[in-house]
Amino acid sequence: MADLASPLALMVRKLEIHTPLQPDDREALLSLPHTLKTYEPSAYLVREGEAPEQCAVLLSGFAFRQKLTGQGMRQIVSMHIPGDALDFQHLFLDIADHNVQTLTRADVATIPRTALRNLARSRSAIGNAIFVSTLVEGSISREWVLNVGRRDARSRLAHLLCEFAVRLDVLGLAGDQGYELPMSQEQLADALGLTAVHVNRTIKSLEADGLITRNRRRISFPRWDALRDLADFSTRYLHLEHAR
Amino acid sequence: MADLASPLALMVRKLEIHTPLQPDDREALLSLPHTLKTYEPSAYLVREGEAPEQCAVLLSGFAFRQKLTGQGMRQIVSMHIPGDALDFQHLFLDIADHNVQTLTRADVATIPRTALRNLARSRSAIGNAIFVSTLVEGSISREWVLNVGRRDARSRLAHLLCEFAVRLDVLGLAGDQGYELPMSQEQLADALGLTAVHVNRTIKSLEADGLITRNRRRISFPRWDALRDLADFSTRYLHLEHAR
DNA sequence: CGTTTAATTGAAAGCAGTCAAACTATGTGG
DNA sequence: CCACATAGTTTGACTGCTTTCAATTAAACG
Repeated sequence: MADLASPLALMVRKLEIHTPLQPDDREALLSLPHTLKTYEPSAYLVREGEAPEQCAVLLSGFAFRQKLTGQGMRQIVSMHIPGDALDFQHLFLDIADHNVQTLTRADVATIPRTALRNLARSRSAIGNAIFVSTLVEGSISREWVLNVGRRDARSRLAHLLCEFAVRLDVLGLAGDQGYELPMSQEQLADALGLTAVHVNRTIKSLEADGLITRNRRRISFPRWDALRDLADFSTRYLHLEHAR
Repeated sequence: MADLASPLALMVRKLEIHTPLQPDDREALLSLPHTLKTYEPSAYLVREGEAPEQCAVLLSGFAFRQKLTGQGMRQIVSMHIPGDALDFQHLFLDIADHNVQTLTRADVATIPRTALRNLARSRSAIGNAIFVSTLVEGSISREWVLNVGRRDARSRLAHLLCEFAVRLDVLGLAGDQGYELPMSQEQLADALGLTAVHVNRTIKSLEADGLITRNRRRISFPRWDALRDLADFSTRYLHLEHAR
């Protein structure tokens, strides 16, 4: 399809999962001015305290949002996959309240904040789509509070794996054979509020129970239903009711 | 001031903390159709899985958002104070992904979803204000993930107390002598990802260190700076840069 | 007052953290 | 192709924060 010609096509497709767009809206998004850049793993895209003038969109690779405590402990507060916009926040908030980093090498499109903001204002369907996308991120964040606050290590890890699997699958980025989990065990620990050592033990425990299989960082799910049950995972909070 | 004549005045004031509004926008908000109702403590305002047709605004009293695990453990994912709108989510998402409950007896104004949505669409300043308000809630949610994921019980509790104090103070609802904390220790536990027993011990530990003083549920802060330091608390994530 | 709910305390158990070391994979330069 | 460096994974032993279970005390309520 012609859409795939534009680097922003995946972002548009992702927005349309929650909010259908008319062809002219789609066109307007696809023809937003933008520059392309490839970042190395762990590169900072946004730093807490700064005032981003650009809106970064992830085209390939993975990224995450992260906050640090005063003593330097890190908490990853969300994960991002290709197609995710990483800066919708900063269309309307000036100062970044968290850091955004690449997880892997990543291709990123950078859109001037004002161009996107004007588009959101002039075309209400686009404004809606951006708003809804932000709301879904908020819902995911609430689920993370629940996950970190009330589930034990096994369920917590299983939940993260399920979320990742479903989010990738919705965009057709997960194979039938599971997916390549791009996170080190230390990064998993920071996302789960655990230590790397305990993540290691927890992974091996899931593996021992036959709930996951690993080969390098490729993970597959021989007993998806059992993993979903252990994770206490439901897709409701992802708001996929209009997907497909 | 005349504004205070409308029950929605506090909500408007709260929106204006982040987004200044013109008089006509303010008028439009204040004259939104709405009904008033008083709820008892623990009353459900929104239930997960339902499709709210109304937008609830808290006029007096307190409320919280909450999710349950499959095994019935509860996690409070956000706290709400007078002036907070509890349903901006549902202007654009159909299905509720969490529960909303009153904490105390509370006066609530209920605005038809469509009326508010139309206003948000027709007046871009109001749409902005609602968006920004949602973004700030997202920021608070990220801070909660950090709080629950990476701080120990003492800092975690201290952080919650600091957040509450500042949010109340911004609206002029906290006295110099601290404030009436409307939560039971069990509710605190559910907000912090701890057990009620441990919350009790942690409160007493802060008290023993002279960081807080209690009288019934009234809490005051004789050594605010020390508490803030222990809590690792900064107001940045509340995005109050335009307040006052 | 009697009843119920919330707060408090003690003792014991457990999940996860800490510390330290060994092992594996990957990559680089000679 | 091997020696070496680096980053990530794995394992063991021990510690400790938080939970669990149970019982007591205090406060709130009709």
